[in-house]
Amino acid sequence: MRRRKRPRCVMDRFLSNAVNRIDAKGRVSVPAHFRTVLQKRGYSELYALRCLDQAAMDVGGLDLLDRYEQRIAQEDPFLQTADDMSFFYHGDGTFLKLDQDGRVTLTDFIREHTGITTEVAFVGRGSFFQIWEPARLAAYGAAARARLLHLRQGTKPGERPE
Amino acid sequence: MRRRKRPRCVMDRFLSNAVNRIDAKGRVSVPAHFRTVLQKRGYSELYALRCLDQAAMDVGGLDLLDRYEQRIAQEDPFLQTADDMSFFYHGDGTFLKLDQDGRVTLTDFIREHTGITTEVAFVGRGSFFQIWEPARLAAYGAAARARLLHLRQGTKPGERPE
DNA sequence: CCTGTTCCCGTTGACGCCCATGATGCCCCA
DNA sequence: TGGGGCATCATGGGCGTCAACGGGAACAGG
Repeated sequence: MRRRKRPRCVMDRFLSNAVNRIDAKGRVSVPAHFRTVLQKRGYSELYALRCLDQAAMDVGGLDLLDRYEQRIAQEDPFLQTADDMSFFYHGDGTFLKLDQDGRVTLTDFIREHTGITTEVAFVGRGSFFQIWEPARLAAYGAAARARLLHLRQGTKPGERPE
Repeated sequence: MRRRKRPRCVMDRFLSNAVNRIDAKGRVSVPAHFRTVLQKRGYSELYALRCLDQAAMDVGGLDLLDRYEQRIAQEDPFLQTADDMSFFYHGDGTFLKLDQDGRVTLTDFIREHTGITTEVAFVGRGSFFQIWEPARLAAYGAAARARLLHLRQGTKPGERPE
């Protein structure tokens, strides 16, 4: 039985990863698969939020921000925490505009936080995706795998640590 | 029925940040993105309030005052605190006039409070924006992120605002 | 007269739009 | 089954537009 050309089943989530090069103008192509997801979700504008604890940026549509704003609304608007959150989510992000060829230009702001210089690693994270400096991503991935492995080896029956 | 995508436009909130230079006449360009938001919100005049606890100015339309008056209303009007707040917010504001190139001239009052000399950092805060001296902004941002990170690590698992 | 403000101009550098190219993978058909 | 043709995609670059910026000139007020 021949499988005809059909839409893939997981087109509505950001999955997998890719590394693309930055050209002389500072542009980099967003992976085609991610672009189709963006289109499917109706994202016309990309918003990039700086990760709190990693040298990466979270990238998604503006509804990424809506979720955070709902979170901020839970706080007392006159306390420090609400102010910090607003400061971080509203002020510490940056717009990424897709040009017609599906490329974005990276700002110095992003380069500083991520350490990106010549290449960009795109990592799908489900409802959003991340951009990394490839070497840092590799290091982070290795550390994450090590933690998981350690966790699994430590959870043998009767030998659970901690 | 679930409405998946809100037609919320990018242009109705102050987001992201930018740094612009002050020219010899003391003028500085308000970022183009912020100007479109101002126009969309129908702000004909800008009002700048000095932040109570930061070396920054809150800038927005006159409804910015509403925000602070709500704050004052929470205090007991009999006490000194309410009087202080009223004095501070009502008396320590400045009007900023946009010239036809979208620039404002910074007053000495603003320079004094913010420490701004040659460059101005604009920071979106949703319904208004702030102006900072860039180095001070960086320092404050680092502190704010540290507080948030600490807060996040302190929250129970599954409570991460994601 | 001097200082500060407002309008208007030109410059420049960054960014968006467009087209070209090469690489890769898929499909169809011989 | 293999090869030609087509589609897709990452990448490079030319070029026009616009925002940021600098400065001249026309005011106004003190």
